Amino acid sequence: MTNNSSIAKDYTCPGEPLLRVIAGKWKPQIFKVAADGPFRFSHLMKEFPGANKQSLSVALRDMEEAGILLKTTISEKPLHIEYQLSPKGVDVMGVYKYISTIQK
Amino acid sequence: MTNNSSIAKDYTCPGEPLLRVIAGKWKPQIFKVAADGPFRFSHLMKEFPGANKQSLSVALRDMEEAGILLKTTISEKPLHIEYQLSPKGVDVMGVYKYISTIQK
DNA sequence: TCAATAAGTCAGAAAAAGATGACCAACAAT
DNA sequence: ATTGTTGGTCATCTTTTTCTGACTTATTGA
Repeated sequence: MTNNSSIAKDYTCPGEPLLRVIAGKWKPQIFKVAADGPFRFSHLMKEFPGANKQSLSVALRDMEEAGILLKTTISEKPLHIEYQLSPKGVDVMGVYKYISTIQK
Repeated sequence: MTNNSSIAKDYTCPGEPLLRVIAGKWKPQIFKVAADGPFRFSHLMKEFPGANKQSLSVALRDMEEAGILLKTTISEKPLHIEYQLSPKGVDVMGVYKYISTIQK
């Protein structure tokens, strides 16, 4: 007997929260920008005319909270804020690369 | 000059559609069931009491349309329908494995 | 004939995600 | 003092996703 009523099988997926973050709208695009190096909020606005501030702002916060992006205030003039991939973000890049290799 | 106004950078992510399918609700859980072998609709209903028919039905259709799951009508009695991972589905399993290795 | 099982669909409601336009605070330049 | 830039937030609306409960169709067993 492989089933016991007191032992339930675990169907949780440890990667699911991160997966949902990186699959959200504008996330892969932002990721691609980040892969080229540090960038600013205003740069995203220029690159993605179809996106609105709110959505980009929320996307950046999600990614920062997931530990994928690092946010830094640059004290040089003009004072500005820079986002860049964290080491974890570099790992996540592998997910995009991997999934892109799967045939249609 | 690295920028030319007539050449826009491409920020599309080829894996995005598939990524959105496998990140959807109940998808990782269904995937985990599928990884154990062929299964039926009614089995999912028993395993996931928190899910509703509609959501599971839509999830199965999405995954079938994405080429991740194969649907087969089994002519044995009682007549029933079986879902199982396709070869592409096995590839997708690598995405879940990969993302699960990334530290919090 | 009546009830049960298997695998759903359908209309509608609720919740979550995304979009819009107005607004704001810090700082710099005129 | 006013204007421009950078990097947002806020309230509100729309769209998409998910959930709920009732209903359906085919087959089978009593």
